[in-house]
Order: sequence, then structure tokens, then C-alpha cells
Amino acid sequence: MRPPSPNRKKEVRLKRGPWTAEEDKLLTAYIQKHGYGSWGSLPHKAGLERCGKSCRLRWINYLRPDIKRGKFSLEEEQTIIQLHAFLGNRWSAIAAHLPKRTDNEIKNHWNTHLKKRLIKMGIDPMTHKPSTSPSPKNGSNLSHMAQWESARLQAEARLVRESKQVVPNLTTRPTRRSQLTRSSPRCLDVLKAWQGIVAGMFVFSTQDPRSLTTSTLRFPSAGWGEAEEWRGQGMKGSSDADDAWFEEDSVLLHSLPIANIMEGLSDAFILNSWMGVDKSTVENTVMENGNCWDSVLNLLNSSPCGSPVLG
DNA sequence: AAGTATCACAACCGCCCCGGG
DNA sequence: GCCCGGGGCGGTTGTGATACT
Repeated sequence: MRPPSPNRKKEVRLKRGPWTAEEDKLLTAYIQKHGYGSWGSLPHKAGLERCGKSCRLRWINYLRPDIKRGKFSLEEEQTIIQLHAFLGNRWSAIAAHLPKRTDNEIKNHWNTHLKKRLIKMGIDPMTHKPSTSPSPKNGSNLSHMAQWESARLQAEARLVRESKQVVPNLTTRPTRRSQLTRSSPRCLDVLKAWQGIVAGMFVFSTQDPRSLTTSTLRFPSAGWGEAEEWRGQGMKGSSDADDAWFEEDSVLLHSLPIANIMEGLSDAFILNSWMGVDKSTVENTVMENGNCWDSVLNLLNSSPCGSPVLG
């Protein structure tokens, strides 16, 4: 605990550290009766010797009734990893896509679990790419990342415009930054589309799951709806060590295609817009087209919200 | 049983953005 | 346009619980 600053004007002794049950009760009772907002004056009104920030944090991260606590499900972990691959450490944006989870909780879970597991697997948790042995495609990856960022920023800019016409959702946490993502989630829901597309359509030509990051993509030979087989197929052909690795980190592995194959994602976009087109035509075109980002940009910018591409 | 290391997560800190004056 | 205060966010720390030696 650091000593109170002598420069602070009329220092009121504010309590710090863990909240007591009594304090929780006071805060909850006050907010239930009066609602929240103006956190600066709330502590005094509620009879708490805490700073407004502390009250806000306690409410948002712990006392809110619509918070889901406890272990993260596999699905949630997968979602976090995938969203983190695109959004980085923008926890509030990630939390906006995980109902009833707080940004703080997600951040903690990432730092204590997911990040370590990625590192253990040799994946750079920041780039979601292999942390060693630079890929020969690094240059193009960077380029694609830059293009993706450009696409994302353009999409966000569009969201900002659209958000001005959207009534805020009063049932969710009203944050200034998250309003951008929350009031217009469709374009971020593109992630869901990716998840469905990639998990549902792609299999990897390699039998070594560790080389997923550099694998080329192929399609399930038996049909579009049988992509689940890829996991089993991959395990059958791998060594014991691979199996152990595969099993241990199966959740993460299942996410890897989305996290790592940034290039493939552009293909996924195109594929999604080509549903119904002859499979071989799609495959040929995707494989021949080394850079689909122009198409991605077009999709992002021209697709009206509610289009199939954006969910 | 005691000491130490590690884990999990609540809470704090400082920076930044935004709106209002 | 500038300043200021409120509020939000991400990074970091503190601390209790648990596992290990």
C-alpha cells in the first residue's frame, strides 16, 4: 500500500483492498434502488468510503446480477482465442461477444490459462503464429495482417457511422468504447461466420497437427458437411507424442486454423459468398488466387449488414 | 509439518478518450 | 481551440488458496 499523496486536496481517507460483504450489500442496495452512473458521487451517497472507480469496478466485475462466473467452457475458450487473434488485447471488445463474461475475467483467464497454453504449444500468443522458425511466408503474412487491419478499421469506421443511428442496448454494460462494437455487432459477427466456415469446410493436408500453421488447405473429400472428420483423421496418422499433444491441447488445436491461417480467412470469406457454387471451381479459384484481400475489402465494405457474409 | 512455489483472480493504477464549459 | 473532470480500458500488482518439496 502506498502512502497517501500529500498533494491531494482535502484527502478523504478512502478504503482500499478487498471488499467486505457489508460494502457489497451497500453498493448493491444503492444501485438496485437508484441505478448507477456518476460514479464520483455514488460512494458518498451509498455510504461507502471507496473511490468511485473502485465502486464501478466492483459492480461491473463482480456484483452485477447478469454475470456468469466459474469455469470457462471449451466454446468460450475457443471464442476468446479466435477473437484475440483478430482483436488483440481489446478485452472489452472480446467480452462484448461473450455474454455474461466481464472483460476483466476474460483478461485474467487469458493471462493465466490460454496465453500459457499457446506458448507451451509454440504459438506466439500475440501474433497467434508459431513463435519459432519464421515462416517463408512471413512477408506475405505481414502484408495480409496489414490488409486485414485496414479492412477492420474500415469496417469499424463504418460501424461508427451506423452506430449513430442505433439505439443503445440498455441491458448491456454501457461503455463508451464498447458502444462501437456493441451497437453494431454484425461486422464482428463475421468471426462467427469464419468459425463456421473454417471449422466446417477445411481439413488439413498434413497429418502432423503441429504443422497446421503452414498447411495448405483442402476440402473434405466426402462432402461439405463432414469436416469434423479431420480431427480424427489427423490423430490416426500421428505419433504417440503427437496424440498426447493433440489430446492435451485439443481445444486450442481446434482453434488453430482460425487463429493461424490468416491467409485462409480471406479464402473463407470468398467461399462463404460462393456457397452453392461448384466445389471444384471454388477450390481451384481459391488455390490459384494468392491474395483475396481485395475481395475481402469489397465484402466488408459493400455488404449490407444482414447479408449472409456478415452473419 | 513447515517452507516455498505456483496458480487464480480481485483490485488497483495510470493512461486515454470524450463531452461539457 | 483549450482545459478539466468523469468514465472506460488494458496492464499490472497483491493476496489468498493450493500444490509441491
